[in-house]
Amino acid sequence: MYGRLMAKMTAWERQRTALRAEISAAACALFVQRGFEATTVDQIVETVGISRRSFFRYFGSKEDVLLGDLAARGDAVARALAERPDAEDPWAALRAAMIAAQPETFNDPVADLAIARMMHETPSLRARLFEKRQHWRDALVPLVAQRVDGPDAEFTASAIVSAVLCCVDTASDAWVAADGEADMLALYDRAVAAIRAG
Amino acid sequence: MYGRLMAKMTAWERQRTALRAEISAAACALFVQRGFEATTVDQIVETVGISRRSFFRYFGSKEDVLLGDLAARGDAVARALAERPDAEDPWAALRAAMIAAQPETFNDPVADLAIARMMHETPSLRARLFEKRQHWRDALVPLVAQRVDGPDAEFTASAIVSAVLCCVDTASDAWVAADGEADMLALYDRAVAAIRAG
DNA sequence: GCCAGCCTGGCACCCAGTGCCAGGATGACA
DNA sequence: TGTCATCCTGGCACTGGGTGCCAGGCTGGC
Repeated sequence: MYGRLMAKMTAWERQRTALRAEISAAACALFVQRGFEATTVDQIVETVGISRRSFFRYFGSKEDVLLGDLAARGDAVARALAERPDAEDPWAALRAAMIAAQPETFNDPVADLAIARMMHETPSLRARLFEKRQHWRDALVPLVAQRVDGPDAEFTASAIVSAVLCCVDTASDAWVAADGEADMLALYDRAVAAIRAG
Repeated sequence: MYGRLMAKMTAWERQRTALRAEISAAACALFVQRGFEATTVDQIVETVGISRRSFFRYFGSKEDVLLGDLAARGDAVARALAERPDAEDPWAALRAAMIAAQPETFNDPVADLAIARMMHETPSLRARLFEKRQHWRDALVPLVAQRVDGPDAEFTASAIVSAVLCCVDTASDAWVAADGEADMLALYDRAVAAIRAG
């Protein structure tokens, strides 16, 4: 079972994690430098010094180098949501859960913006992003449904979760359009206000 | 310019349209029969009797066989939206425009449901679907922005259009989940009500 | 009957992704 | 310390979508 129980990593796991990080760093550098589509897996593998085959053992796809954490982030949001007080309404709970599950690690902001821009401009990346979002939806809908009453709880929850994710996207779009010179949370709140107003 | 002005098609255009329809029909039949991913382009071209190369001249990708009309539909919605009275609020106008631009042609309902289900289950299809939706967004946002006042008109319009499209998706999801035994418009209205309530 | 235009098939590519296999490093255990 | 199972690795071959290019055929106009 690959020792998930032990706090300390085995030598293998440490090496695996390190290599994964190395691949990711090298790939991101190439992506930023030449663009995502113009960078081939062969080029990444060559700079890292591993085989093409091994690359796909660490990342299921080229897109996964950039979007790999997203599935885990979705689960984190779901966990944070479960811990919110029952009295809180869905929108507030979802907002709080997403904030709580935000990753603290901030890399180079310039590279971050470049990567975010890439995600918005590259079709295949956007596509995978939405795929992961679908996973978020599936994880969040049942939890939100518990906070909604009525016979249509599932449907209502589904609509709300989709709308929230959609607002995240709208905010993220605007953030990229503003070259990162904006408060993402404020943009999100404005998006929510825009669709729920009068 | 490929005679878009003349009402009557040239012989070439007629043949082209016919062949395109033939490819589409054959491909859909195979998709429904074996599934989208399990059907290869080679199998499609073999049944139609054309070359692989020609297939990609008629459809930019395998997904385009199913999603080809979507770009045009987006433009149709935009055109319908432009003709709506200025006084109408964005939500009502968008709703009316989408209804007006709905295609009248109904094929075999069984096949329709199968294809809709395929679109929801096949990642690559969903991905392309969202890509086309992005195109809808780009076409609709400026028109909606005219109906919104304030300095944030563009942003507000963007949020609204995204939310509307998101509700379409929620409705479509539910429609597929109900095996097509539901009124899509009613589902859409319920989705909108769900996110704008309270 | 000639010519320009569009379309066709076929070929050679590129690139992402997968299955398979042989071999090397590692840790547990006798 | 030797042995064995485990995990990882590289390499190879293959599939499948998609593209650039080119030679040739059909069409319509002159």
